[in-house]
Amino acid sequence: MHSINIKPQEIFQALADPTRIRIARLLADTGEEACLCELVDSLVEPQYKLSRHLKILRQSGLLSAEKDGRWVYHRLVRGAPHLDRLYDLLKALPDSDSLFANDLANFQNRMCLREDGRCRAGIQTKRLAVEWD
Amino acid sequence: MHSINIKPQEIFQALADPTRIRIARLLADTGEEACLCELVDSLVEPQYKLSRHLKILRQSGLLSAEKDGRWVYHRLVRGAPHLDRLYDLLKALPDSDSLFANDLANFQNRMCLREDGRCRAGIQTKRLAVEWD
DNA sequence: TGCATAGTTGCATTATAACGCAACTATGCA
DNA sequence: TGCATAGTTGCGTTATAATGCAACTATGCA
Repeated sequence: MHSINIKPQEIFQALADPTRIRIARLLADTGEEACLCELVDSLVEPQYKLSRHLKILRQSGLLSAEKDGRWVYHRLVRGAPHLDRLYDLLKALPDSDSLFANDLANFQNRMCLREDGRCRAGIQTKRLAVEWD
Repeated sequence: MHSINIKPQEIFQALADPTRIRIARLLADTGEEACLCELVDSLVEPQYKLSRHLKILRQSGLLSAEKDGRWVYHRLVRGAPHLDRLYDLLKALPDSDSLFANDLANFQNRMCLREDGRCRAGIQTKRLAVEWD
């Protein structure tokens, strides 16, 4: 287990990046789990970029991942008192310029494409870009 | 006011450093305010280093400062919902290697040197170093 | 079995942040 | 008025982290 000897700064370092906050905030606010392609469509960021940020969040102990076929579902690790307080903080963060509200709207639209609670859609953003060629 | 248009990552960036967590944690746990020399004796870190970290915490909106003669007292900014939840998180952080417990013991010893609730002692760590010459 | 697609990662580049030293300002007191 | 001390800061160095590109693996399906 790597939950012994937690360095407190690792928790804050994990969220010291705007993209990683956007990811964690979506999951904390909705209580959902999400795969990479759903996050790509919600945040409109490159796949490789989000993949790397997800890895950092996993290594910091904030996210757990479960593979299901081609898809990898990410969810917040729950149960530890300090982590639950962290998610409370994420839900209480101000959103003065409504950037998070935009992410949240995209995410909820994207989740409508699920079938039986599973992602089947793939990256929509990429397909639009192809259509524009 | 710089409280409008808060960037959430600034809060986490402010605490993405072990020294700054130690400072904020002391103030959150004790509810106290502290001047620089009291923190130097509690954390046993160079004065210039803590001064710079205090400046970063002030600029991020976590600390407010009040000057009183030669001393500058630092305290946590209270009232905002997300900040109060942040301090709850700080108080809930694990301390598996008891590093924070040590800081806290030093701090409480140092606070015993106050007269009428004011710092009058100066940096004790420095004076010990001089005696060792 | 070949292809499309979800996801990962090595590498080079660039941006950011922490650090120590030393010089600096500001204040109270003898 | 001079000195001791609380606190700040410019500068150069070093360490860390984010990014884009492109090549890579893994899986389901026709």
